[in-house]
Amino acid sequence: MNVNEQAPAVGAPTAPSLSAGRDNELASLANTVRIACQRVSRRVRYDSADTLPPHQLVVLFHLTKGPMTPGDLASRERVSAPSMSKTVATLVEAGLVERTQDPDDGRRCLLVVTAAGRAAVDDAAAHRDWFMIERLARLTDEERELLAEAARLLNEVISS
Amino acid sequence: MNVNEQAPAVGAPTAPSLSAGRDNELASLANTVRIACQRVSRRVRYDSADTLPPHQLVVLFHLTKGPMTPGDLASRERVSAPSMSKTVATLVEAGLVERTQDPDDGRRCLLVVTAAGRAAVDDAAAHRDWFMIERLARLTDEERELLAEAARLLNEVISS
DNA sequence: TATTGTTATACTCTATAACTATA
DNA sequence: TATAGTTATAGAGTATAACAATA
Repeated sequence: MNVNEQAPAVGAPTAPSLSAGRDNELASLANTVRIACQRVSRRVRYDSADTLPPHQLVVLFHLTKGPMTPGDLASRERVSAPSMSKTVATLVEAGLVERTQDPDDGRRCLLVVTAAGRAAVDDAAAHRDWFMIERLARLTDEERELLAEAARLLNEVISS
Repeated sequence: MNVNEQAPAVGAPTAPSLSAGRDNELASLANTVRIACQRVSRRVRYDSADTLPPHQLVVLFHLTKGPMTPGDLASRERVSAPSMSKTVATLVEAGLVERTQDPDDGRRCLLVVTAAGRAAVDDAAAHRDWFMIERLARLTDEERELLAEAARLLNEVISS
Protein backbone atom coordinates (compact mmCIF):
# COMPACT_ATOMS: atom_id res chain seq x y z
CA MET A 1 0.00 0.00 0.00
CA ASN A 2 0.95 3.63 -0.15
CA VAL A 3 1.01 6.29 2.44
CA ASN A 4 -2.37 7.59 3.51
CA GLU A 5 -4.40 4.98 1.74
CA GLN A 6 -7.30 4.98 4.15
CA ALA A 7 -6.31 8.18 5.88
CA PRO A 8 -8.42 11.27 6.11
CA ALA A 9 -6.84 14.50 4.92
CA VAL A 10 -3.91 14.20 7.23
CA GLY A 11 -1.22 16.83 7.20
CA ALA A 12 -3.13 19.36 5.14
CA PRO A 13 -0.44 21.56 3.66
CA THR A 14 -1.94 24.92 4.47
CA ALA A 15 -1.22 26.40 7.86
CA PRO A 16 -4.36 27.01 9.92
CA SER A 17 -5.76 30.33 8.81
CA LEU A 18 -8.86 32.44 9.37
CA SER A 19 -10.36 31.44 6.01
CA ALA A 20 -9.49 27.83 6.66
CA GLY A 21 -12.86 26.41 5.66
CA ARG A 22 -12.36 26.38 1.92
CA ASP A 23 -8.69 25.42 2.21
CA ASN A 24 -9.51 22.43 4.32
CA GLU A 25 -12.18 21.35 1.88
CA LEU A 26 -9.72 21.55 -0.99
CA ALA A 27 -7.07 19.67 0.97
CA SER A 28 -9.56 16.98 1.81
CA LEU A 29 -10.66 16.59 -1.79
CA ALA A 30 -7.07 16.53 -3.03
CA ASN A 31 -6.30 13.83 -0.53
CA THR A 32 -9.38 11.81 -1.43
CA VAL A 33 -8.75 12.00 -5.15
CA ARG A 34 -5.08 11.13 -4.80
CA ILE A 35 -5.80 8.12 -2.61
CA ALA A 36 -8.49 6.83 -4.97
CA CYS A 37 -6.15 7.16 -7.94
CA GLN A 38 -3.33 5.47 -6.09
CA ARG A 39 -5.58 2.59 -5.12
CA VAL A 40 -6.62 2.11 -8.73
CA SER A 41 -3.01 2.31 -9.92
CA ARG A 42 -1.88 -0.14 -7.30
CA ARG A 43 -4.66 -2.53 -8.10
CA VAL A 44 -3.71 -2.76 -11.76
CA ARG A 45 0.01 -2.42 -11.45
CA TYR A 46 2.73 -4.84 -12.34
CA ASP A 47 2.28 -8.09 -10.53
CA SER A 48 5.56 -9.86 -10.75
CA ALA A 49 6.21 -13.04 -12.69
CA ASP A 50 3.61 -12.80 -15.43
CA THR A 51 4.87 -9.74 -17.22
CA LEU A 52 8.02 -7.69 -17.75
CA PRO A 53 9.25 -5.34 -15.03
CA PRO A 54 7.87 -1.80 -15.39
CA HIS A 55 11.08 -0.12 -16.49
CA GLN A 56 11.49 -2.57 -19.37
CA LEU A 57 7.85 -2.31 -20.37
CA VAL A 58 7.95 1.47 -20.47
CA VAL A 59 10.93 1.46 -22.82
CA LEU A 60 9.20 -1.07 -25.03
CA PHE A 61 6.12 1.12 -25.09
CA HIS A 62 8.09 4.18 -26.15
CA LEU A 63 9.59 2.21 -29.01
CA THR A 64 6.18 1.13 -30.29
CA LYS A 65 5.74 4.76 -31.34
CA GLY A 66 8.94 4.73 -33.36
CA PRO A 67 12.69 4.10 -33.18
CA MET A 68 14.61 6.04 -30.55
CA THR A 69 18.20 6.28 -29.32
CA PRO A 70 19.26 5.17 -25.84
CA GLY A 71 19.88 8.81 -25.01
CA ASP A 72 16.34 9.80 -25.97
CA LEU A 73 14.94 7.04 -23.80
CA ALA A 74 17.14 7.97 -20.85
CA SER A 75 15.99 11.58 -20.83
CA ARG A 76 12.36 10.64 -21.44
CA GLU A 77 12.44 8.33 -18.44
CA ARG A 78 14.70 10.64 -16.43
CA VAL A 79 17.10 7.85 -15.79
CA SER A 80 20.89 7.91 -16.21
CA ALA A 81 22.45 6.89 -19.52
CA PRO A 82 24.19 3.86 -18.02
CA SER A 83 20.93 2.63 -16.48
CA MET A 84 19.16 2.89 -19.81
CA SER A 85 22.10 1.20 -21.48
CA LYS A 86 21.61 -1.79 -19.20
CA THR A 87 17.83 -1.91 -19.63
CA VAL A 88 18.19 -1.78 -23.41
CA ALA A 89 20.81 -4.53 -23.33
CA THR A 90 18.36 -6.75 -21.44
CA LEU A 91 15.60 -6.12 -23.98
CA VAL A 92 17.93 -6.78 -26.92
CA GLU A 93 19.07 -9.98 -25.24
CA ALA A 94 15.43 -11.03 -24.90
CA GLY A 95 14.75 -10.38 -28.58
CA LEU A 96 12.20 -7.63 -27.85
CA VAL A 97 14.31 -4.80 -29.29
CA GLU A 98 16.86 -4.57 -32.09
CA ARG A 99 19.86 -2.24 -32.34
CA THR A 100 20.43 -0.55 -35.70
CA GLN A 101 23.14 1.91 -36.68
CA ASP A 102 22.21 5.52 -37.28
CA PRO A 103 23.25 6.09 -40.92
CA ASP A 104 24.07 9.76 -40.33
CA ASP A 105 25.95 9.62 -37.03
CA GLY A 106 28.27 6.74 -36.23
CA ARG A 107 28.08 7.37 -32.49
CA ARG A 108 24.35 6.88 -32.26
CA CYS A 109 22.26 3.76 -32.54
CA LEU A 110 18.56 3.52 -33.22
CA LEU A 111 16.49 1.04 -31.23
CA VAL A 112 13.58 -0.69 -32.94
CA VAL A 113 10.90 -2.77 -31.26
CA THR A 114 10.45 -6.30 -32.66
CA ALA A 115 7.17 -8.11 -33.24
CA ALA A 116 7.74 -10.00 -29.98
CA GLY A 117 8.26 -6.65 -28.25
CA ARG A 118 4.94 -5.32 -29.54
CA ALA A 119 3.20 -8.48 -28.41
CA ALA A 120 4.66 -8.06 -24.92
CA VAL A 121 3.29 -4.52 -24.67
CA ASP A 122 -0.17 -5.59 -25.82
CA ASP A 123 -0.24 -8.50 -23.39
CA ALA A 124 0.72 -6.26 -20.50
CA ALA A 125 -2.00 -3.71 -21.33
CA ALA A 126 -4.63 -6.41 -21.61
CA HIS A 127 -3.55 -7.95 -18.32
CA ARG A 128 -3.65 -4.58 -16.56
CA ASP A 129 -7.06 -3.55 -17.80
CA TRP A 130 -8.86 -6.81 -17.24
CA PHE A 131 -9.54 -6.14 -13.58
CA MET A 132 -11.21 -2.79 -14.28
CA ILE A 133 -13.21 -4.03 -17.26
CA GLU A 134 -14.86 -6.70 -15.15
CA ARG A 135 -15.85 -4.21 -12.50
CA LEU A 136 -16.91 -1.37 -14.76
CA ALA A 137 -19.30 -3.77 -16.43
CA ARG A 138 -21.30 -3.94 -13.19
CA LEU A 139 -21.89 -0.19 -13.01
CA THR A 140 -24.84 1.72 -14.42
CA ASP A 141 -24.49 3.74 -17.61
CA GLU A 142 -24.70 6.92 -15.55
CA GLU A 143 -21.87 5.81 -13.29
CA ARG A 144 -19.69 4.94 -16.26
CA GLU A 145 -20.45 8.31 -17.81
CA LEU A 146 -19.43 9.97 -14.55
CA LEU A 147 -16.10 8.13 -14.52
CA ALA A 148 -15.41 9.00 -18.13
CA GLU A 149 -16.04 12.66 -17.36
CA ALA A 150 -13.87 12.48 -14.22
CA ALA A 151 -11.02 10.92 -16.19
CA ARG A 152 -11.25 13.70 -18.74
CA LEU A 153 -11.24 16.29 -15.97
CA LEU A 154 -8.29 14.72 -14.19
CA ASN A 155 -6.25 14.71 -17.36
CA GLU A 156 -6.99 18.39 -17.79
CA VAL A 157 -6.10 19.14 -14.19
CA ILE A 158 -2.83 17.24 -14.43
CA SER A 159 -1.86 18.89 -17.68
CA SER A 160 -2.47 22.42 -16.43
CA MET B 1 5.84 7.49 -17.34
CA ASN B 2 3.92 4.29 -17.44
CA VAL B 3 2.86 2.02 -20.22
CA ASN B 4 0.05 3.33 -22.37
CA GLU B 5 -0.01 6.77 -20.92
CA GLN B 6 -1.32 8.52 -23.98
CA ALA B 7 -2.37 5.39 -25.77
CA PRO B 8 -5.88 4.56 -26.83
CA ALA B 9 -7.37 1.31 -25.57
CA VAL B 10 -4.59 -0.79 -27.00
CA GLY B 11 -4.58 -4.52 -26.47
CA ALA B 12 -8.18 -4.78 -25.35
CA PRO B 13 -8.29 -8.02 -23.38
CA THR B 14 -11.42 -9.47 -24.87
CA ALA B 15 -11.06 -11.44 -28.06
CA PRO B 16 -13.02 -9.96 -30.97
CA SER B 17 -16.58 -11.21 -30.64
CA LEU B 18 -19.93 -10.66 -32.31
CA SER B 19 -21.17 -8.46 -29.46
CA ALA B 20 -17.92 -6.55 -29.46
CA GLY B 21 -19.44 -3.09 -29.28
CA ARG B 22 -20.10 -3.02 -25.55
CA ASP B 23 -16.90 -4.89 -24.75
CA ASN B 24 -14.81 -2.39 -26.66
CA GLU B 25 -16.52 0.48 -24.91
CA LEU B 26 -15.78 -1.06 -21.52
CA ALA B 27 -12.17 -1.77 -22.48
CA SER B 28 -11.76 1.79 -23.67
CA LEU B 29 -13.20 3.22 -20.46
CA ALA B 30 -11.09 0.89 -18.31
CA ASN B 31 -8.02 2.03 -20.19
CA THR B 32 -8.93 5.71 -19.92
CA VAL B 33 -9.65 5.53 -16.20
CA ARG B 34 -6.48 3.58 -15.47
CA ILE B 35 -4.31 5.98 -17.42
CA ALA B 36 -5.86 9.02 -15.74
CA CYS B 37 -5.31 7.49 -12.31
CA GLN B 38 -1.75 6.53 -13.11
CA ARG B 39 -1.00 10.02 -14.34
CA VAL B 40 -2.34 11.49 -11.11
CA SER B 41 -0.39 8.99 -9.02
CA ARG B 42 2.76 9.65 -10.95
CA ARG B 43 2.35 13.37 -10.67
CA VAL B 44 2.16 13.27 -6.90
CA ARG B 45 4.48 10.41 -6.20
CA TYR B 46 7.72 10.33 -4.31
CA ASP B 47 10.20 12.72 -5.78
CA SER B 48 13.54 11.79 -4.40
CA ALA B 49 15.65 13.88 -2.07
CA ASP B 50 13.01 15.85 -0.21
CA THR B 51 11.19 13.02 1.52
CA LEU B 52 11.69 9.45 2.71
CA PRO B 53 11.68 6.55 0.25
CA PRO B 54 8.21 5.03 -0.17
CA HIS B 55 8.88 1.79 1.65
CA GLN B 56 10.02 3.64 4.76
CA LEU B 57 7.14 6.09 4.59
CA VAL B 58 4.58 3.31 4.34
CA VAL B 59 5.89 1.61 7.45
CA LEU B 60 5.85 4.88 9.31
CA PHE B 61 2.28 5.43 8.21
CA HIS B 62 1.17 2.04 9.50
CA LEU B 63 2.72 2.82 12.85
CA THR B 64 0.81 6.10 13.15
CA LYS B 65 -2.26 3.95 13.65
CA GLY B 66 -0.69 2.08 16.53
CA PRO B 67 2.31 -0.06 17.55
CA MET B 68 2.99 -3.13 15.44
CA THR B 69 5.57 -5.90 15.33
CA PRO B 70 8.04 -6.29 12.45
CA GLY B 71 6.19 -9.46 11.47
CA ASP B 72 2.86 -7.61 11.23
CA LEU B 73 4.45 -4.98 9.02
CA ALA B 74 6.12 -7.54 6.79
CA SER B 75 2.87 -9.38 6.07
CA ARG B 76 0.92 -6.15 5.65
CA GLU B 77 3.40 -4.96 3.04
CA ARG B 78 3.91 -8.43 1.58
CA VAL B 79 7.61 -8.13 1.99
CA SER B 80 10.00 -10.68 3.50
CA ALA B 81 10.80 -10.56 7.22
CA PRO B 82 14.49 -9.75 6.62
CA SER B 83 13.56 -6.88 4.31
CA MET B 84 11.26 -5.41 6.92
CA SER B 85 13.90 -5.95 9.56
CA LYS B 86 16.28 -3.80 7.56
CA THR B 87 13.72 -1.09 6.84
CA VAL B 88 12.80 -0.91 10.51
CA ALA B 89 16.46 -0.73 11.50
CA THR B 90 16.89 2.26 9.20
CA LEU B 91 13.89 4.04 10.72
CA VAL B 92 15.07 3.33 14.27
CA GLU B 93 18.52 4.61 13.36
CA ALA B 94 16.91 7.80 12.05
CA GLY B 95 14.96 8.29 15.27
CA LEU B 96 11.57 7.96 13.56
CA VAL B 97 10.64 4.70 15.25
CA GLU B 98 11.37 3.18 18.66
CA ARG B 99 11.70 -0.49 19.55
CA THR B 100 9.98 -1.63 22.73
CA GLN B 101 9.85 -5.11 24.22
CA ASP B 102 6.57 -7.01 24.17
CA PRO B 103 5.87 -7.64 27.88
CA ASP B 104 4.08 -10.95 27.20
CA ASP B 105 6.40 -12.56 24.65
CA GLY B 106 10.15 -12.12 24.85
CA ARG B 107 10.64 -12.96 21.20
CA ARG B 108 8.52 -10.13 19.89
CA CYS B 109 9.14 -6.42 19.82
CA LEU B 110 6.63 -3.63 19.39
CA LEU B 111 7.49 -0.72 17.15
CA VAL B 112 6.26 2.74 18.08
CA VAL B 113 6.39 5.83 15.90
CA THR B 114 8.12 8.84 17.45
CA ALA B 115 7.03 12.46 17.22
CA ALA B 116 9.63 12.98 14.49
CA GLY B 117 8.17 9.98 12.66
CA ARG B 118 4.66 11.48 12.73
CA ALA B 119 6.02 14.76 11.48
CA ALA B 120 7.70 12.98 8.57
CA VAL B 121 4.41 11.34 7.56
CA ASP B 122 2.55 14.64 7.74
CA ASP B 123 5.20 16.44 5.72
CA ALA B 124 5.12 13.79 3.03
CA ALA B 125 1.31 13.93 2.76
CA ALA B 126 1.38 17.71 2.54
CA HIS B 127 4.06 17.64 -0.09
CA ARG B 128 2.16 15.08 -2.14
CA ASP B 129 -1.19 16.83 -2.00
CA TRP B 130 0.04 20.33 -2.63
CA PHE B 131 0.09 19.93 -6.40
CA MET B 132 -3.53 18.79 -6.55
CA ILE B 133 -4.79 21.38 -4.08
CA GLU B 134 -3.48 24.19 -6.24
CA ARG B 135 -5.17 22.81 -9.33
CA LEU B 136 -8.45 21.79 -7.75
CA ALA B 137 -8.83 25.35 -6.54
CA ARG B 138 -9.19 26.48 -10.15
CA LEU B 139 -12.15 24.20 -10.87
CA THR B 140 -15.81 25.02 -10.51
CA ASP B 141 -17.85 23.70 -7.60
CA GLU B 142 -19.64 21.34 -9.98
CA GLU B 143 -16.35 19.91 -11.24
CA ARG B 144 -15.08 19.38 -7.72
CA GLU B 145 -18.33 17.67 -6.83
CA LEU B 146 -17.93 15.40 -9.84
CA LEU B 147 -14.41 14.42 -8.77
CA ALA B 148 -15.53 13.74 -5.22
CA GLU B 149 -18.25 11.46 -6.54
CA ALA B 150 -15.85 9.73 -8.93
CA ALA B 151 -13.38 9.09 -6.11
CA ARG B 152 -16.17 7.55 -4.05
CA LEU B 153 -17.20 5.38 -6.99
CA LEU B 154 -13.65 4.26 -7.74
CA ASN B 155 -13.14 3.21 -4.14
CA GLU B 156 -16.29 1.14 -4.36
CA VAL B 157 -15.25 -0.40 -7.67
CA ILE B 158 -11.81 -1.29 -6.35
CA SER B 159 -13.19 -2.80 -3.17
CA SER B 160 -15.68 -5.05 -4.92
C1' DT C 1 37.08 19.47 -27.71
C1' DA C 2 32.19 17.95 -27.27
C1' DT C 3 28.96 14.18 -27.65
C1' DT C 4 27.04 9.25 -27.68
C1' DG C 5 27.17 5.25 -25.63
C1' DT C 6 29.30 1.56 -22.75
C1' DT C 7 31.98 -0.45 -18.90
C1' DA C 8 33.56 -0.26 -13.84
C1' DT C 9 32.10 0.22 -9.38
C1' DA C 10 29.11 1.13 -5.54
C1' DC C 11 24.63 1.79 -3.03
C1' DT C 12 19.79 0.50 -2.02
C1' DC C 13 16.03 -2.62 -1.73
C1' DT C 14 14.72 -7.05 -2.40
C1' DA C 15 14.99 -12.16 -1.55
C1' DT C 16 16.29 -17.03 0.52
C1' DA C 17 19.00 -19.55 3.83
C1' DA C 18 21.12 -19.94 8.16
C1' DC C 19 21.29 -18.51 12.97
C1' DT C 20 19.74 -16.86 17.94
C1' DA C 21 16.40 -16.52 21.42
C1' DT C 22 12.22 -17.48 23.36
C1' DA C 23 7.53 -20.47 23.77
C1' DT D 1 9.86 -28.51 18.02
C1' DA D 2 7.86 -24.18 16.38
C1' DT D 3 7.95 -19.16 16.16
C1' DA D 4 9.88 -14.06 16.04
C1' DG D 5 13.42 -11.69 14.65
C1' DT D 6 18.18 -10.84 12.88
C1' DT D 7 22.42 -11.69 10.24
C1' DA D 8 24.73 -13.57 5.87
C1' DT D 9 24.75 -13.53 1.19
C1' DA D 10 23.12 -12.73 -3.45
C1' DG D 11 20.40 -10.55 -7.35
C1' DA D 12 18.04 -6.51 -9.52
C1' DG D 13 18.02 -1.64 -10.63
C1' DT D 14 19.90 2.67 -9.89
C1' DA D 15 23.77 6.12 -9.76
C1' DT D 16 28.49 8.52 -10.69
C1' DA D 17 33.06 8.18 -12.74
C1' DA D 18 36.00 6.64 -16.25
C1' DC D 19 36.53 5.10 -20.96
C1' DA D 20 35.98 4.37 -26.33
C1' DA D 21 34.52 5.95 -30.62
C1' DT D 22 32.86 9.49 -33.55
C1' DA D 23 31.65 14.60 -34.85
